[in-house]
Amino acid sequence: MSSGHDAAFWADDEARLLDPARPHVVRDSKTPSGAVPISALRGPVISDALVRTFRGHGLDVRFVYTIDDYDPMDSQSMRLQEGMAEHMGKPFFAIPSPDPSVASDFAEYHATRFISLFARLGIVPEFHRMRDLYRSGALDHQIDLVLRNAETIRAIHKRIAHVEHAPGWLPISVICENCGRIGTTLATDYDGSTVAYACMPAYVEWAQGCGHHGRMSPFKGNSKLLWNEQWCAQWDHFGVTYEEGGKDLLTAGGSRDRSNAIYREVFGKEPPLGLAHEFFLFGGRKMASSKNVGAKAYELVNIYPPEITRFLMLRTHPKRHIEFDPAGMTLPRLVDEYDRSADAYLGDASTDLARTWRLAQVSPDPAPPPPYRARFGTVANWLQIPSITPEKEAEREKAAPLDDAELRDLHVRIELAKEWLERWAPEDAKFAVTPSLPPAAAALTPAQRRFLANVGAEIGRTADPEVMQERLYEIAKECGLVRAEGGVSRDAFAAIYIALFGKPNGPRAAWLILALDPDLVRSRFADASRDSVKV
RNA sequence: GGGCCAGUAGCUCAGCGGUAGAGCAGGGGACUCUUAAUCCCUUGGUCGUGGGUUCGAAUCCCUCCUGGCUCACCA
Repeated sequence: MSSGHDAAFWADDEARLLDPARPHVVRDSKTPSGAVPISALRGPVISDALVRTFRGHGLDVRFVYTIDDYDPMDSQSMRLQEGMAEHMGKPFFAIPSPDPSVASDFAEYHATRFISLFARLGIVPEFHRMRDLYRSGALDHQIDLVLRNAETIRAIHKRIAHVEHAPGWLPISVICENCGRIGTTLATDYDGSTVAYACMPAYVEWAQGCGHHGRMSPFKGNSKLLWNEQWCAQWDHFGVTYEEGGKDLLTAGGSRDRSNAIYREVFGKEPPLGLAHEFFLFGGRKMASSKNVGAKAYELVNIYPPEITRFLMLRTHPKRHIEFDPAGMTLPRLVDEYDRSADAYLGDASTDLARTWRLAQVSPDPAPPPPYRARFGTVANWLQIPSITPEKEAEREKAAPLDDAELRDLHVRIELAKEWLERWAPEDAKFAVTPSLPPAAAALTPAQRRFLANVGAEIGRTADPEVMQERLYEIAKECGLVRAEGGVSRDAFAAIYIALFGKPNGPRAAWLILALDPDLVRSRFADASRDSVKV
């Protein structure tokens, strides 16, 4: 169909692994422990792209997303935060909300935020909170199964991951009736309806248990399964058939291996398929030393338009790592490449790049891209010339009025370009009039100096940039700044930019000159036109 | 110690069995109202190393080197 090769698009490869004769469930999950950094979006975006692709292949697919709000608070960074130390080891649902007006507890506060973030990115799975699953008893059957097979599971942990738990260990954490912690309890001795437990002061490094012990039912929300076993319970409960994941989990002897073995041996089922994606490294290794970056990873998701974020995550094959540094020319290049993918879509929609554009859209069934799009770098230039109205410039460039979609697109780019200029643009992408005559002006030729003197004299005679631009050409010719073929040499315009910026290029000259303070331009050009310029 | 990924033009990467590609950067030119706009042309690589398979390998297999990440506590 497409050009030449039939090297398949990665998402199609995954789709072909699934049996078209049966329904499928794709699962992903997140712990609501804090703001979502951009690097954490690779998984959800890939999962969503896969779900869309599977559906495109005609598969019957449910997309389930669990919110792991029964997990214990174990983050070291949190521990240092004021008021947080006492909550270490408690489940996230039991920790106070940072803002009670937004959500009732810590987990719900962060869950609400990432749910709306996902929605903005076009990721709209079925969300399920672990608190609902546990408290309703929906997972009680699986808890019982796990507890009855605790010895088998213990052997699997030892065999696959070389982790040896003490005899009698049970793969659950109960919530301590005394202090409410879940990360500090050790459960033993399942009798079919209750377990013995102790809330231990030194069970984990990151939290201190209260020392209480007793017996209680592990059901109806009194306990949570440990990570690997909880994973199996969810696969079983939802009938999960596909789950991709980061390579931290899918590594040999890692978490997924353990869960797979438990699922086969204890649950008697075949675990889901799923590729392992490489990591998204934010800022590379030099991140720590570059403080001028000016944006945290979790800020980027609010700054970048959703389709750019999706494109960033999807344009690289999931098995390859992405080293992303938002500084410098990264963003203009990213947007340029995004535009190329849009053009690819307008051409042959079956190419990989075109498929990527489609999957990068917020809507699963998007309208085609507007044929006219202002280039990002050009928009950034427009923004730096006060006299220019980007909408008008865009119309001029398109040579026709912009339609609604084009106008929306332009406004997105304007906002993004503003952020870029402020935070990341390299110096030579910015135009700023130097406070005094730049040293580079010393190299101006006599003809260029005459040109500047004459242009300076022209300032104030017209306010019309079109007229001024005409005059610039005439003056350049009068000063002999012409090429052998007769056209005006670029040395003429270079003289203007050198006098103002110290570099040989810049935005359209007449518009620039008229946008600046006339006195400043006059005196600057007068300075530059003098022969004896000190170096 | 285990696992994964990468090493192809200055940069970012695509190609994954059939005489080396793209974008950007660089160079040249066109546009006799324009630049960092737009358009055209163009320089540039013995595809990390050493073996092997093959009529033929950047592409498959093995070795090694370099860089990056990750697991082995918890989730």
